[in-house]
Amino acid sequence: MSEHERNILVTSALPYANGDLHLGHMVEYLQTDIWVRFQKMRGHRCIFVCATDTHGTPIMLRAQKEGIAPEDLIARVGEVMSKDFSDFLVDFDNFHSTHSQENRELVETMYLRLRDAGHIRSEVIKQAFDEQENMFLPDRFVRGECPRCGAADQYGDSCESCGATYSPGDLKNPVSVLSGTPPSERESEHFFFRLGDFEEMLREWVSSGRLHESVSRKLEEWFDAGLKDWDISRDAPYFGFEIPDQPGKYFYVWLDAPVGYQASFLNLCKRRDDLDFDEFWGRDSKAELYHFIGKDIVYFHSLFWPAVLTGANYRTPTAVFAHGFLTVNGQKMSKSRGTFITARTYLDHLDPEYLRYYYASKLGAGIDDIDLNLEDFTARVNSDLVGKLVNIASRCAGFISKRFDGQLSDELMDPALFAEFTQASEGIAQAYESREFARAMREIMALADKANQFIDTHKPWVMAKDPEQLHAVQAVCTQGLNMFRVLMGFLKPVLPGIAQRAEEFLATGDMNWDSVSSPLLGTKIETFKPLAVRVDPQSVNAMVDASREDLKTSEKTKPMDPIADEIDINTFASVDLRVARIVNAQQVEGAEKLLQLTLDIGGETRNVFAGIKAAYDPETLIGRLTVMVANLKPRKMRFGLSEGMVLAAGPGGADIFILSPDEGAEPGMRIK
RNA sequence: GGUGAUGUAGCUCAGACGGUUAGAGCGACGGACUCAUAACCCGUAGGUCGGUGGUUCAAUUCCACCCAUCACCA
Repeated sequence: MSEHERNILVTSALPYANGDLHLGHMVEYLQTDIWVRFQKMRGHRCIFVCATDTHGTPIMLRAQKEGIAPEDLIARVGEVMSKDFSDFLVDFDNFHSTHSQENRELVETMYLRLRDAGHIRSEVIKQAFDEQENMFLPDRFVRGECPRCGAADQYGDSCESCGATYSPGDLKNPVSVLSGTPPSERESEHFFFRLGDFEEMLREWVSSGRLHESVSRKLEEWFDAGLKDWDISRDAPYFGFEIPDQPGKYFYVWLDAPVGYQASFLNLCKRRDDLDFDEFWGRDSKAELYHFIGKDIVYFHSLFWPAVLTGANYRTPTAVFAHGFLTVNGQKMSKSRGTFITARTYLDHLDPEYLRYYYASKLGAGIDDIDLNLEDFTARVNSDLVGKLVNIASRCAGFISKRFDGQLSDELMDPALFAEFTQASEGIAQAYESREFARAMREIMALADKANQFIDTHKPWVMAKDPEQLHAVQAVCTQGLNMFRVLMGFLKPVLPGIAQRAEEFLATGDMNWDSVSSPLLGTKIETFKPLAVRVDPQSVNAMVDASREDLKTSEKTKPMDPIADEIDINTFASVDLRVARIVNAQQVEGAEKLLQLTLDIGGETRNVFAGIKAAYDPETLIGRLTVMVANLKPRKMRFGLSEGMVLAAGPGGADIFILSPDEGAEPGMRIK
């Protein structure tokens, strides 16, 4: 394989400096890091840059709330993130910040080039304004009733209940999230990027294999709907960069964030003589440029970004790689279930390489979500990494150390089998290259099975009892260790730490992609020490518990719902609460949030629609006891008559908890 | 509401440009072994491939509709 050396610049999406990194974020950084390490192992020049995304209203407000300057907030968050990344063995060539001199200059340059080329226009628009806080409100900062379905407390841009999209002005009874007062509407001049100027260029760019097929299909929507101009300005007060010659107007965070990729790279260029900014970003750059992103920000990276780059006379990305989201135990991460796990909480309990391997074993090139099933995680890491892979070294090392003073044989016992391993190299490399990590892991583990079978067939522990066969024992174990070494080389992008310990154990030096194809013969190895220990399920449980505890402490700081007005005992007694057995629970066709429950309250059964679909699987409800309001006036709903109400607590969505009586309660018993 | 993606053994996932007995790992069960971090090896059981309808000699694979889950709607 004498592939020419490639020049590659890679980015991960910039994490927003307003909170902790969690295991969902890590999917992307680990995916990118594995890919970059693979490229470096292949001998290519591959530069991996990232930065904190630091601008916008949420960061400004959070800093205000903490009583510190936004600069101090983003500096602090940046340091925490940087530590999280390095502890997860994410090896950026540079981790910078969008609030940097480089970024300011690049954004200004970009804007001026776009403006001078006629791609910017201005328009006076109406926007929600908080009179008390004296600032314009982003859509998400206005809440009110959905104009279509009337659902209460919805965001200003879309309704979570019926899915309608609209603008904040359409909401009924809107209030500002900041002050709780109804917003007024004010006019303001905004600047727009004429995206439509780039339609032809974008159509060509999108359809030339730079995006996964499912992503380009999704983008067809935008072209079909017609490309709209993009609002790139925001009014003061805003934490960001002021637009040149437009006092009080700031660049929208989504304009300067991707420029942060360039800024981070430029910052690196200043410190490295071998890198030239224009070689990678110039219009005629021959270098490859890849952005790894989540599927939620495909639009920004595959329409705005290539258009803005083109308009400002830069090159466009070679490809944009979008990945799916993370679920934990099959569901959205949930703080109450303890599955909203921060990067730090994970690191406090478990080895980062286990997550790297687990993600790798599930990642493909597409935008499918991946699931972190914690039981599967434990089983898979223990079985694959410890039981299969490390076991090969572990079961061979003892013989070589004790019987042969660490000396390997001078030749391979089964060169054909070894060749089978090395010949898998290109297929596995191809899988890494195309980000089919799961396929690569499967192939590697299939080889690990072969290695174990080989040892099992030749039974060195039997031969070791016969002095005449000692030579064969050495040969079997030498073969085994060499197969292990090849596999460890293949896994080095995923498991850099374990690979390094294996290099030390085998005394083999720094392995690259090709070097492992030449077997290690006649040399001495070091004493074997466990390269990886098994995942203790207790640690996984402790991590989940700690994630729940994080919630407890954070909730203490939240104001409690105010206690309602005092009532007397008679008022309470007028509510007839009964123990009920859920005899049936099922989905309601066409309902977004409801489950249909059939409740047995002793003498009779009731039909109740409960808004708990996001929180409960109907199967698990059947048979259990709960508490219902039995004398609530029946309510006619779109799906039928609801004859009562099940008692539950919680903020809503997946965080709803229905009540259960203690053991011994019977359906129909009154609660008093 | 619109658009895209996903739905295959208990769990996590492969796969099939339509065609003989639909695969893997884990888990379960049985056996063998004892070199190895109770690891490893051999074997068995497990699926009407989300549902309904259509096209076809033939569909889990193509088409339509429906249901569920995820995402996006600038």
